[in-house]
Amino acid sequence: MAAPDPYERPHRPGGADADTPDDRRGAIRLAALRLFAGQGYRATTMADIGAAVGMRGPSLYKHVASKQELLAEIMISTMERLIEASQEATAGADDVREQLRRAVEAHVRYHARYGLEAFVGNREIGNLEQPNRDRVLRRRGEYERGFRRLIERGLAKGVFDVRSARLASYSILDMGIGVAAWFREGGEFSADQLAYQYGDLALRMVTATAPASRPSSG
Amino acid sequence: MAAPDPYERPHRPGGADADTPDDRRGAIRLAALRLFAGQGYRATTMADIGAAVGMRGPSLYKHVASKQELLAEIMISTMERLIEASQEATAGADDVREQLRRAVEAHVRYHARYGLEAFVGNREIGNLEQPNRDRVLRRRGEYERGFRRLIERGLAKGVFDVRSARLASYSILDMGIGVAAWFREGGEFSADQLAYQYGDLALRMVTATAPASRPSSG
DNA sequence: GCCAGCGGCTAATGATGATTAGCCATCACA
DNA sequence: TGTGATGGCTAATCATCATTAGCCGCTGGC
Repeated sequence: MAAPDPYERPHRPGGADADTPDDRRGAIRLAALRLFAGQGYRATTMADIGAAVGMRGPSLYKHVASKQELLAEIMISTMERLIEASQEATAGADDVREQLRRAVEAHVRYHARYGLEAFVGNREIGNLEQPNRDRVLRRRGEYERGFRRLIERGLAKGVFDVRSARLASYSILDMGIGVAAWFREGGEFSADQLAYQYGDLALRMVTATAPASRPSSG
Repeated sequence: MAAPDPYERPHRPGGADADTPDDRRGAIRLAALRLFAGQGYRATTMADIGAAVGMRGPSLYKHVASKQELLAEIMISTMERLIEASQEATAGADDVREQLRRAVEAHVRYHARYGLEAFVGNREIGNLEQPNRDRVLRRRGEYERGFRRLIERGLAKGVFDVRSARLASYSILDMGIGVAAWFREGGEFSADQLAYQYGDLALRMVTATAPASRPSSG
């Protein structure tokens, strides 16, 4: 309904001049993503995906190796991008509070903007075959650990105050992940507004004393 | 590995004397639950479920009408129980903070104790056929609304302070739901401890001034 | 005007899997 | 001892799909 989605940085080793070949593949990926998100990987047939891009199921094999490959590409690139966004976000900050705020904002913004990917990524891990499943799970573990360590650093400095950094990190991650399930562009909040507010909520959560929340009511 | 699970209150209209009939059905439901949670509804075959209770796939039809019925029973009873637990929890409190604390604790305790059900309930909605799907979604909507109203009440009384009751309620619900994905009995925290700590986190989230968190460090 | 190969199509192929049919042992009980 | 229900089993049935085979038109370079 509303998602131009600039997936995929083009990867043309030879340097093709037209954009048709990658376009087709990108369209298929996008259709697969939407269908996987809407009906689930197993419930989506190659014929469904084909119909979404104007061809028959078997024709898809001229562009992709298998249905599984489509899922793998979606899940792996999603995870990579999430981690990348998080690292970029926290890079320029040395204050722990600021780091957490930025990490949360990136996390939420990601789950708002790439809701479909995130949704599929969270639901279909079990349908990803090895070794990709483990690869994704490992990356995800790293990502979680990053949040936890950030909170632990804050605890060590006395800036944060929670009983368990693990629970706090899980909570923050899960509330962000939840965003993917309901956020739609054009709703009450933009992705950025959402990110900011979730940043507030997260900071409150890990802070014993009142955080500096702007008093403005809008 | 470790879940006796007293599902189902027995419903014997006639008043059978043995427990075998209900037992069998309960065992099947439990096996289905575990398999649905582990591999997903669509990836689970009737043969799988049968094997888990020591019979062949087709024999299951002597006890249940269909695979879909199993899913429906799981999802509907889960939702009912969750709502029930929530209502019982908040019943005896008139302080808004206390109500929220109890609601969150019930929510988290539920997702810790009935993690499999909750997990399946959240992931397999799309595989539930109508009209059950809408029924479950409606119930879930009511449940969410209950939390939101609770927060709005707190806002109105000036006890809580958040920009958006909706976002706060989503956050709280989602962090609790996330518990279902990782909590295991026998880990670092018991379900009750977890519930208590999440209650703290949630209260901090909706409160501008520092909540009364016990100073003890352990 | 030819030809390779790209990208579509239809028709297999081969699994897999829910559900049904029909058979049979057991058992409570008259 | 007979009998009907109960609950299991194997062997269909009938769909649904992913994937493969093999066909063919178009197009771009020659």
